Amino acid sequence: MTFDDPIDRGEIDLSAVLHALSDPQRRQIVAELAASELPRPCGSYAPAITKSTRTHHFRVLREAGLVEQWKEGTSKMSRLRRDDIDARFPGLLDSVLGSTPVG
Amino acid sequence: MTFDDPIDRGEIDLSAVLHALSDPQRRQIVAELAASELPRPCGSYAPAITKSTRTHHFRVLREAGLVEQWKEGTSKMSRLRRDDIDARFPGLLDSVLGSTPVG
DNA sequence: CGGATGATACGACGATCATCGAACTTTGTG
DNA sequence: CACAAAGTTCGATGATCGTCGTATCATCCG
Repeated sequence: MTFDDPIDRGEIDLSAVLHALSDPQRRQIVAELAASELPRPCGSYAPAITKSTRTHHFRVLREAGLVEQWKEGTSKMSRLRRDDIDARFPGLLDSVLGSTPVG
Repeated sequence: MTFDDPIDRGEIDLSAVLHALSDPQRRQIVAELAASELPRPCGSYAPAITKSTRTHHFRVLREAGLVEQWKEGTSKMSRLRRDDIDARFPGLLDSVLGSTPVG
């Protein structure tokens, strides 16, 4: 179970996306993800929370289709699926990320 | 508690808005609200769910700042605060409502 | 006044959530 | 091999959620 393959673009569910983005920690992660062009390991995001909580948040983001992940050495890299989200829900990510900083 | 006055435009919280919109029933209500220009009583929305559940959903929408309500006789009218939401989170409502019908 | 109508308040229920710590796995490095 | 580093898994906990039924309140109309 809980495989790492990203879900199809067409199957990205709006409810899941909105729910994923409704959490400030996850929105923070998405914002950092969107800002940094180069992939970074999971551990470099949202340093205020525990490892297990971070794992949980990344799973929510991944299962919602917002993020794609792959392993690289001992680290796990993440990439914001901005193209897919933009294609499926045009303007959504821009408006969420463009709002007052983590407002 | 639980007063009916709408919250200030500047205090509309993105987390609350996204959470409110993450529920399909509430998104359905918002979509109907956005479609019908004339105010309609609460009871005319989302007929599939119970009265108490509908009251609950309208409270979530109101406390998130998405909806304004006022009494009119025995009915309670609702209005989508599109101007305020658009001002605070430009493009958000459009992108959510513009997605595949209640997708 | 007495119904009828539209909506809220009040539990209550099962489900999900965010968070944590401790144990474990995987990978790289000495 | 042994150790360290990065993530995951596995409960557990307290909070919140969506839904419901019933009781209650407010308002209108006869």
